Amino acid sequence: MQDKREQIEAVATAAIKRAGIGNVSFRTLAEAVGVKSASVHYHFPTKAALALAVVEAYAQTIQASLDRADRKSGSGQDKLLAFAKVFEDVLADENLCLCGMMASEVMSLDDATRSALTQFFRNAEDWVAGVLKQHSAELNAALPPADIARILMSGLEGAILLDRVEMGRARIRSFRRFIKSLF
Amino acid sequence: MQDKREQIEAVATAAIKRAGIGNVSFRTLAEAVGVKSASVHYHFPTKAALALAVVEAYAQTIQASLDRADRKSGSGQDKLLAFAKVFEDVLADENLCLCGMMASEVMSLDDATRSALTQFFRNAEDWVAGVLKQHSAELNAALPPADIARILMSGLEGAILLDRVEMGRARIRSFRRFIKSLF
DNA sequence: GTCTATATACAGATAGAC
DNA sequence: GTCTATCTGTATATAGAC
Repeated sequence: MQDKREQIEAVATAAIKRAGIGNVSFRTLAEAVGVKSASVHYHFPTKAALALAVVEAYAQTIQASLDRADRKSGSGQDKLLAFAKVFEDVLADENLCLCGMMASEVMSLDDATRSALTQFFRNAEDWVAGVLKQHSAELNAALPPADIARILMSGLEGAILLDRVEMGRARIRSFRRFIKSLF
Repeated sequence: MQDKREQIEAVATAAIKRAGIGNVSFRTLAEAVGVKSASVHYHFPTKAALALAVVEAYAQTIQASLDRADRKSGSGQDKLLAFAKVFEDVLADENLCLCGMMASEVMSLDDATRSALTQFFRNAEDWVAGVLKQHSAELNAALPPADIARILMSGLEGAILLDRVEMGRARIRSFRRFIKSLF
């Protein structure tokens, strides 16, 4: 059995991916892990504290996935397809990327959480740009790595956002073909 | 002075673009137009009715913009840049596209509104694919029109979503360069 | 068409006992 | 660390007067 704090964090992460932090309450989290809402407040004093903790943990998880994909030493195309798969996978449960979801709620977030989101997207884009530079010999693209990185990161976020509405996969698949067309 | 119903619709549209329908209340709408919340309920019985009305009105507005861009008879590139500009413009006030925002809240929407969102995105993609086919002679792209259309529509939604977090324009600009690289 | 008043539910947060 | 109890604010929605 996990630490209670970690349990709350895990349940919160799942709920936010699905419905956003605005639709997650201390009460529902409490029920899900078998305590009362006051106990959730013991672990996360405010909603802002919860939001920040959840984003930081998620950022670490994704970064670890990307680092693993990088060390697997495939082609540049394989690595970018692995990047796409990281975000495609969240869609399997009708979820969004946690950071994409929270980006839509940014007006109700505090500065620390907003900064963590900014960093998350930049790190992911830096990872993509790094792969493109490392495999530039294989590349056959008209645009510089920084542009392709931004197109891929924001494009995949938009693709899962729109594909979820109709429970399809058309847009994420188009982005997979886009990646293949780069090489 | 507008019809009161139209006033409410306009205020609701602006508020939803910024914060989402989950953060818009009948009370705040009522205050903004100078009535009481019960009067808002007279025009829009439920929140679901309001959501649907707002999406349908927005879809009409955007469709009208695209039709105007189409009739202006420029190059294919000009038309796609006009398409990008439609979505870039909402970002000016730290807003999102109304349908992109509501896509993030789709789990709390009813079926009719969800269908209206699906239709909105498909119509926009059809418009882009139509432009690409019409100007295929100018085109220099590796991917078929349907893929490019989906990449552009979902990509622009993701670009404004992420750019708003850091109050920048980097991603939307990358998509503009992407459009130019297609011709 | 708009109002007052209200029903009902839920939110985040805290005090203080155990 | 968790509980009970509570404060305070807000939400959607409706009944019925004007």
